[in-house]
Amino acid sequence: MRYSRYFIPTVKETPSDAEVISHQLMLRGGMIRKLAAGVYDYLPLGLRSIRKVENIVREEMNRAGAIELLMPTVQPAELWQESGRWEQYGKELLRFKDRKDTEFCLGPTHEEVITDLVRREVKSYRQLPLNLYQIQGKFRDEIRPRFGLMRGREFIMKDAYSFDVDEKAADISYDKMYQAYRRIFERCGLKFRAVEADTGSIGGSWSHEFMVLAESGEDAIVSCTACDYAANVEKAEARQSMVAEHADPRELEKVATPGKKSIEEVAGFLAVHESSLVKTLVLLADNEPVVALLRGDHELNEIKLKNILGCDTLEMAGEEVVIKVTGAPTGFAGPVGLNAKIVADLAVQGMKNFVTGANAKDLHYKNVNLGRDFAVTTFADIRNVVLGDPCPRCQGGTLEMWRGIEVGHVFKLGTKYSKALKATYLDADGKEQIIFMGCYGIGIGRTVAACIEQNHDENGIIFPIPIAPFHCIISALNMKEDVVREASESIYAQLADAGVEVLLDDRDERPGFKFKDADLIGIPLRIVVGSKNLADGKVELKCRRSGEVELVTIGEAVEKVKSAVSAALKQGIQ
RNA sequence: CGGGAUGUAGCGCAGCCUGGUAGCGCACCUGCUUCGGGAGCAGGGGGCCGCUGGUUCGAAUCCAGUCAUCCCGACCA
Repeated sequence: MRYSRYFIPTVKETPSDAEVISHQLMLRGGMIRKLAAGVYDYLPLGLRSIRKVENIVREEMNRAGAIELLMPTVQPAELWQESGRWEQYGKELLRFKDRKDTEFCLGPTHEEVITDLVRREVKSYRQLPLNLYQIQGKFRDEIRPRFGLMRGREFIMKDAYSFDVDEKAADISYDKMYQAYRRIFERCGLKFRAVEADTGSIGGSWSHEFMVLAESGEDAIVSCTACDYAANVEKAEARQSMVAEHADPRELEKVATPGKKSIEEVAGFLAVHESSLVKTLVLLADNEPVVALLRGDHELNEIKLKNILGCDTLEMAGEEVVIKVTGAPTGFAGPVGLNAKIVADLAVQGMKNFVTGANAKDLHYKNVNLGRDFAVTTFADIRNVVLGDPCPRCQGGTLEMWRGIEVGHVFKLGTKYSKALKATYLDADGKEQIIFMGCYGIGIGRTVAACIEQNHDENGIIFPIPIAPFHCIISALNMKEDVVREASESIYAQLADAGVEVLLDDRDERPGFKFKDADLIGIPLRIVVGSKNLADGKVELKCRRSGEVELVTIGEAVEKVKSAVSAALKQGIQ
């Protein structure tokens, strides 16, 4: 490709509405342009990287036995009504009507459509297992799209759906996808972790997220220092504390705490550690008040609590509800004398003589004790794990924390959709059975963005070869000089013939300008052709990542580029 | 949806408080010079100052509404 005839509108200045580095660099590098909030044009350079990821995904999905198809973006409401998600999904589902007033939505995911297809076409156990996937545009009307391709409303996703005769077979399908995902992200050259995750609104019984490690990641994840346990903080299990305090219960005591509402204020005022307090949170679960108890220095994990309560909605109660439930303004709630469902975190179980609110303005209790002073409905793990917590799976390991960008998610769905949509098959005995499903997503655009988050410097993007838009750029310093032009064209032809994706910067621009653009768009290898070095029969070969420069002959440059590219592309394929 | 902010040339911004015929840098076009890390000089083109209404002799500027975008939060995969 000749740069002068191609379309790479780079910009020097950082657009003001881009916050994270990948968004800034993709805009500056002419990879994407915004059309509306969370909706982007993919320009040629951006599209090339997207296609690279798609192709890796495609190859690995095919290798794992999945079969590609393509489903529509527009989906009829009736399918969603049948699964129950028309009501459940909320505003994120973009709905509209056609001219006949029939309701439709733009597909945010395709469980309904694929299950509908399979229930109509699959009748026998002989047709299973089956795994179908597509790479396609999705639309989710996110409340707050941000960070460019990282959280757009329209985005490209690979979604696969597996269908099996029973749970055991479904587990095999799940494991195949899990392994395929590992290969995919390895081939993309990403540093990532597979973590246990909550299933959220997709539902199902088990899931793993694939997280690209990056400071700017929206998710907090933990991993064990000793074993291979890793989980999203939303899901990470806290192990019940071994240490129970053995202090004798002291007498309950009411103390004045004027204006001291937060845990920090109360602990400071009473000169005790925050861990000696129990925080009392009032929430509404499906609009019924529920009280959650946590050690003062711990945080509530709403997802865990929601799962334990089995409710559809869970939110922090407003001031009015707090007053109604506790009889006091916020900041003075406590479990003593409360008439409500109380869920206490496991860490509260071993505590003795702790401080809580007294359900009266400006008053707290000291020396509160479980059982004697109040009763708990349920003990459960409802807190967020913290750095240094013991690993829930092994002895001796502790938890470390990271930030990650979710680029893939695999779900074991079970029969949630197949039951709702009556997707069944006849087994060998002629008996009707429900199909077991799994679903598996990869955010294609997000993977490219995550890659940039992980691979950049002050000059721009540093693409790994497997997903770089071009492998090599030839910076021809002055195409008007015959020697430069001829050498550049020769290298260009040799590399292109060898299957290297090469961009020839033949523009009538100054050298500095070309170097800046080459760095910005992150082409991994650069050959600089200038008349000075050509006089010695040499060109300059530079590695974008290491900055390493070598002066070599044209023949050597071509060979080195060829072998570097083929080595990088082979990695992870064996 | 709650809080905060911003809409002025393709991009980045100033002007607004204190109303008086719209400016800077980059980019773009022409010419000359330059040519190994985003060149210099000279000349030039480009604006419904987000939109609608109001106040005023006069509005980019003041007021009201509206739309859009961004940030924080809640929400969500």
